[in-house]
Amino acid sequence: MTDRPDLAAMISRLSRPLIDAELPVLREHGLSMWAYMVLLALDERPLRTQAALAEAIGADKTRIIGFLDDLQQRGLIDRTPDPTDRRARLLSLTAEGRRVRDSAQAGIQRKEERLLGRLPEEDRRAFLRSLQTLAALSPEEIVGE
Amino acid sequence: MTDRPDLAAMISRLSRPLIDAELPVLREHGLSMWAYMVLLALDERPLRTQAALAEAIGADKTRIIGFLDDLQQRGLIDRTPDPTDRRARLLSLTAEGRRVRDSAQAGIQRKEERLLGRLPEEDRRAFLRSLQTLAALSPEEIVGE
DNA sequence: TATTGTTATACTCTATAACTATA
DNA sequence: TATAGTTATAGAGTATAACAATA
Repeated sequence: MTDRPDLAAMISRLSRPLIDAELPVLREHGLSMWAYMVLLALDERPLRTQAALAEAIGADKTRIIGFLDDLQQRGLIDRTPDPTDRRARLLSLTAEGRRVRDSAQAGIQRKEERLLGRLPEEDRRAFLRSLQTLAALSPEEIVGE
Repeated sequence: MTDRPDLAAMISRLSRPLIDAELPVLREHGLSMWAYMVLLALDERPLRTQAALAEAIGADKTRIIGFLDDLQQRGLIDRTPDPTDRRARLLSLTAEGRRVRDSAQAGIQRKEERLLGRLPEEDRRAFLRSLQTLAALSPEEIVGE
């Protein structure tokens, strides 16, 4: 095995400052980290239940309720009872929600690009490609078994 | 800008399962995550104060005290008052501490290698190289300014 | 008075469990 | 009875502030 720091150590070490850098950008858009993750998830596809949304962003279903309340009140998401099963809540992004999401994400990725600029172009492409491959795995696949 | 998920999102998404996968390995060695980080930091070089150690691993100085107590009691670290300034505590790894560290790290990296096996050899090398570059930066450098 | 380590307190985040409404 | 959502409670993890020893 090649001598290197632990993968988890390096990634955790990167994670904290990256999140710290995101927060002020999100705050400018009136978003918390969880609210932003909700917008990202709903932008990919509407969901039929809040539990599915929580699962999708790795949160507990009890933890996103307050954020959903707020996002709905501000008109960034739609959240209506499913007519065919009124226990469930149909969730989707509004046009305004998509606008806020796009604006926040642009600001975030601008900062990230500055960091990526430290890498040689080829490494940078392989790095992003690898990250996308690994981050697309399920938690079980990441862990190993 | 190329269309991609946020860097922070991908990295955070990887971080959690990687840490979850580490914990059972650490537990086999009787280590918590903070205790393990202490061993890693002291393996690189002994330190003269606990505050410096806390800083090195991104912890608050008040938070590592219990772990230092335990590691010292188990003979994994030396922790003696500095003769020239008895307020400070000289910190270093014992031989047994290094043994435990090596054993735990071997187990952790074995798991990580299985994950890295999902990447093409060239990407994998560029990925690790990039990670080492970025993780070596200070938090301020990671954030941008 | 300033600094190192420690202890005590408060606060935030998260997880668990109870409750309601629908089915 | 089972499920989706909600609310309430408890616990872990963290940060802040006060304290004791040494300089």
